[in-house]
Amino acid sequence: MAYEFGAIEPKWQKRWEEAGSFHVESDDAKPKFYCLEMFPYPSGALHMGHLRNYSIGDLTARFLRMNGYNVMYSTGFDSFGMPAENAAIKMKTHPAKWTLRNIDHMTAQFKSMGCSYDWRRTVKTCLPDYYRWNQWFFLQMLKKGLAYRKHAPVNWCETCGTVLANEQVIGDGVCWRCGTPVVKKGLDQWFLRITDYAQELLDCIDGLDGWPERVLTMQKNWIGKSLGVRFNIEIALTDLSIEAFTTRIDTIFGITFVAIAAEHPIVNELAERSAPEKRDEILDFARRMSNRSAIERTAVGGDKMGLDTGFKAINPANGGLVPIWIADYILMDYGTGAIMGVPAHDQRDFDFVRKYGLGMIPVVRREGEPIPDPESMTSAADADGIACNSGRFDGLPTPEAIERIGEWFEEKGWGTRETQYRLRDWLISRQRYWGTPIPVVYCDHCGIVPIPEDQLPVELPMDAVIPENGGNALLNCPDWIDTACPRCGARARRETDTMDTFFCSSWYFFRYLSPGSGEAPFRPEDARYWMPVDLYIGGIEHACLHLIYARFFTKVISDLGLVPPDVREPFTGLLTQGMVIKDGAKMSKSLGNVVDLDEIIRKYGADTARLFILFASPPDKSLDWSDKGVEGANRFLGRVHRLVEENMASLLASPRRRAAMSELQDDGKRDLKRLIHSTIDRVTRDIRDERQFNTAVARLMELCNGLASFKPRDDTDRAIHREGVESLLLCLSPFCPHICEELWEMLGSEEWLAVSRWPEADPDALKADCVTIVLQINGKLREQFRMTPGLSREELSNRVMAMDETRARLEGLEVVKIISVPDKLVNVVTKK
RNA sequence: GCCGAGGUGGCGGAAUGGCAGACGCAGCGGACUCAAAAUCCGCCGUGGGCGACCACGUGGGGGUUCGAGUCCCCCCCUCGGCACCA
Repeated sequence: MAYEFGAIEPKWQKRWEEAGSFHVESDDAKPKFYCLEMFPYPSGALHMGHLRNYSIGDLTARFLRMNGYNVMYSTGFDSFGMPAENAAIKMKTHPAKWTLRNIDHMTAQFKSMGCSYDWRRTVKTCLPDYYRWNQWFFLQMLKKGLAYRKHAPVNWCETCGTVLANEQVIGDGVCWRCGTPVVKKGLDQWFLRITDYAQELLDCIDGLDGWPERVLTMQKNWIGKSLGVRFNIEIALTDLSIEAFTTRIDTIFGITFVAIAAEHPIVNELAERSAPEKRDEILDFARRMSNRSAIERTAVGGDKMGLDTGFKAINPANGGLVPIWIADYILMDYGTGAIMGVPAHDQRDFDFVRKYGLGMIPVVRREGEPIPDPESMTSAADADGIACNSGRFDGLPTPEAIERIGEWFEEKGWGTRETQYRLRDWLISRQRYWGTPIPVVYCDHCGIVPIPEDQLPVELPMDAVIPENGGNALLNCPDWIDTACPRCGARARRETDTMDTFFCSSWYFFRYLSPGSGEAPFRPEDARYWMPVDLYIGGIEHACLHLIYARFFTKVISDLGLVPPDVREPFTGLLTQGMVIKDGAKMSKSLGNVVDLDEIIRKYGADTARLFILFASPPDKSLDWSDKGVEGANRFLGRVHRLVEENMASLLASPRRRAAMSELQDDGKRDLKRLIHSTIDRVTRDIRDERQFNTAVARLMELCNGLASFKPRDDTDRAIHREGVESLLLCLSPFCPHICEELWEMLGSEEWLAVSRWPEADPDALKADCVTIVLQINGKLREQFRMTPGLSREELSNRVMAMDETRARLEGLEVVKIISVPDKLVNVVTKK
């Protein structure tokens, strides 16, 4: 009987499901482990990236279950978002219909992979039963002042017809989903005050030992903390002033101009105070600059554009007058939107000044060197040095000058030292239909009024028709928009913006813990038992998106008192899996190098697919898909199948009592027993400690090869052989659960592998009977000897030096030194 | 420019400072077969030698060490992230 994966796999999937083998409940008697995977967006079908993600997750869950852990393991669907709307237009259907059909298909795919989820805990974020809690969280944040609405220059994607969060503008200023260059628009939008948590998000990074270093650095860069001084600059001959921020207050005496962003509110004030012609010039320039796309604006080293406003600023440090310019390289949404221009010590200011012929004053010199001549400078001197041209601060090294001038500014009341972050508040409103409605109304009398909690959910109207031009379908639902104000009862208008889908994915892992909970998003006692997530598996592309949002949400949830105060971080461990590559490129429909999961499973089975993807590469590195490699994995499973089938009679006839190592005399028996236990030992460590699944598979292949070439001759042989086969099946089962269950059953075992105990390596069987000792002469390998292990340094070198081969090798050479490493080698150093 | 991860056979990849290339893929040779597929056995870094063996070999150049893919310094290349952030 050949290896019939097509029959075996559905058989076991059905059995596990019917028996509820993977249902899990809190149990204080067992250690818990929360294994979490990034849940998929229901785009239509699982792809190879999913196969990799979920193979790693299922392996981990099964392995830990077998090791006595109570394992939380579920999945769900992140099912709101743009693609559903686009598909709805294209296929002339409704986003809900399209989404739910995809979910059905993908659920079947999950099952065909053999994933050991507790399906009772699954979530679909597009259903009211889930998104009502998005609304509930939003209201809590609104109450705490963490959610707010403001007018701001925001990122707008024309193709998606909506605004985007800062984190969703990627690369050189394009939309994360469709790649369209993003433009800035001034709009009223909803934000979450994630910046309130900037410092804590940064501080907690040090405690995230289980995260890859690179994700932590990416997050640190993203949060981007800098210490500096915010200070006031008065505008001469007016009652106006501007605030500026700098990290280099030590260069304050080097200011030769002040620059402000085109969107800075002061621009209008200055324009109004100008002569009509100048006014038009200023307003026109400001408008032109702010209408440019993010790509144009942020091109590094791009030509800087500026306009002199004609006004003068007063340098607080020395009373000097400098011109005020509008400059395109000043960003309104960082710092204060205005800077002090110090061209001698800032490259951007340097470039600007060289273009527009403004002056330059060096105020820092290199130690031991004279003050540089501005004329001969070819670039800004931004390195630390010694203050000069700076009055009484002359002679101070840069760090000290920063400190002293900062103190001086605070004493004089000119400014305050403060911390700036690159991180911006999270813009969560989207001008889209397929998302969670933001639960507020606009009332002419009461203003913005939150929907009372007992009226949640605010359901998305299902009869909306998605406009062909891609606009927000909610705008075409007058019956839905038109409502009564919950406060005064007058006619009011519903908010038609919906929430960013990243809102949904920021807390779904809490919902798994309390499926169906109607009173709260989750039950605190469930979170107390299960949180935090012990291992989170997913792609690195979420390093500065979902993984920051989820950390923020967890801190908010903790501050709301829904989890114990010590749970400040959601994910203790993080495994960022590498991409799946084919023919040198990421799999994509446009390149036509996509491999279909259903087809792979039909042709080779899920066990083969899982085995290949776990074997081909370590989990965090990118993986080359190879059709030949898949066949190799399939071939290996065929060998395992034959190993059991062809030895069935002998395996069934073997005595149930296992022989201890000490009872075995014969070398063949001892070697096999040692192979079995060293395999168990290595595989256990590879999975548990190193997460090197590829080498674990290699070890299992070696064991299989060893078992296949072993021919049992007596009962002791048969017992060892059976022990080996059982160990192989136990250790292989988290990788390839179906075939292992099948063969395990054929061996007459009563308990399923899914609920069996992981084997333990017998320390007695790990000890070697003899070791290979290498003779090196001057570090080069010359001879090998078999010797008993555990010899002392002296004993080992004496024995090796006494060997005939050694003496022959050393003839005519003068021995200078002998290095002896027990159980390893002897290195003889000779004179040339 | 800054930060991070890498660079090992034809390929994917192994190697607590101690036998480089485990395991697999591809390839070559053989067995079985009328034949093919499947399967099984053997070979498989480069150069030299009939051979036991010898020399060279982990991006390049130095260094530490009895001994370096592994540690230190300099350089080159690839990939990823951030970047007019004051």
